[in-house]
Amino acid sequence: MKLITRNTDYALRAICYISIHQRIVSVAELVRVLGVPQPFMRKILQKLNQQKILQSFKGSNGGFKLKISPHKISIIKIMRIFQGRIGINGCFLKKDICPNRGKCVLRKKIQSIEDNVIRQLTQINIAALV
Amino acid sequence: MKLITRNTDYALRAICYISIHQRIVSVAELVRVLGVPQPFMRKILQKLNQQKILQSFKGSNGGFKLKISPHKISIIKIMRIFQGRIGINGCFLKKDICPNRGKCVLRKKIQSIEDNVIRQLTQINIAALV
DNA sequence: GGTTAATGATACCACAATAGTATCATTTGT
DNA sequence: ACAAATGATACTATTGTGGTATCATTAACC
Repeated sequence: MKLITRNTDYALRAICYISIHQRIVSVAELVRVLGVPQPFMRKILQKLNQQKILQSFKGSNGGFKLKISPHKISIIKIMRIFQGRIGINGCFLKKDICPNRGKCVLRKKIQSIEDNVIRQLTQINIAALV
Repeated sequence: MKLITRNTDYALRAICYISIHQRIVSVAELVRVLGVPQPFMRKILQKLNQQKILQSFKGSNGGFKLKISPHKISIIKIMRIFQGRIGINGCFLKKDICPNRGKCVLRKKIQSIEDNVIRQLTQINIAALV
């Protein structure tokens, strides 16, 4: 089990690199620096462009630069882009078995852990990492 | 993304039920009460038997009962049985790219969150749930 | 002692998420 | 015009999860 996937990990490191250099960075450069497969990196950056985390520039000398402040890019934001909703447990029992979610001790305990994790992942942003 | 899978969830609820009733409980009964597929439940209980969380009794009137105290059964223990090692991120970069793990800020931050989660999951045991 | 009700062991299948790859179209600097 | 870059899209491979199916073994009960 992993909370953070490769997608997210590569994305975070790419954003960090771009954030440090404060200029347009090409996929080729990121691939050289981070050592991840080129087509995969491209796909990741394209998604970050679509989600308006990065801004892309086509053509020769093209590449990507940050579109928003590194302070505004939290880890959870990137995780949600690549991993969808972050949750610990959706309560797998059928509704008629566990009719009252409010009384389920397991669910409550787990929910509080989840809240903690999300709060922490929300606090960490790119500016804090570079 | 989910931190807790169905496997683990069903296992926890089955253990809770057995813990409350303090007697030998058959798969058939658990299936009736929890409403999960019988062969799947069997597989889960067999694993808990192998891991010495439960003790099985074969033959007519057979079933499962707790083998260890509910205080000693933490959520993390069950998660590890069904989901393997619990980690947030194994650091996906190749070793030569990220030679000094000690200096990686991302890794450090994530590690501290992971430690938190594991600490909390370790504290919650079956006795606290029932 | 045979029947029946239970688990043990094991192999198999289905689906979804993750981790990529491949290809062609489009844009832009020189 | 050409080369170097991204955009869009479709495809493939691997793995983890969530099961199912089957036969063997054990033990209570009549």
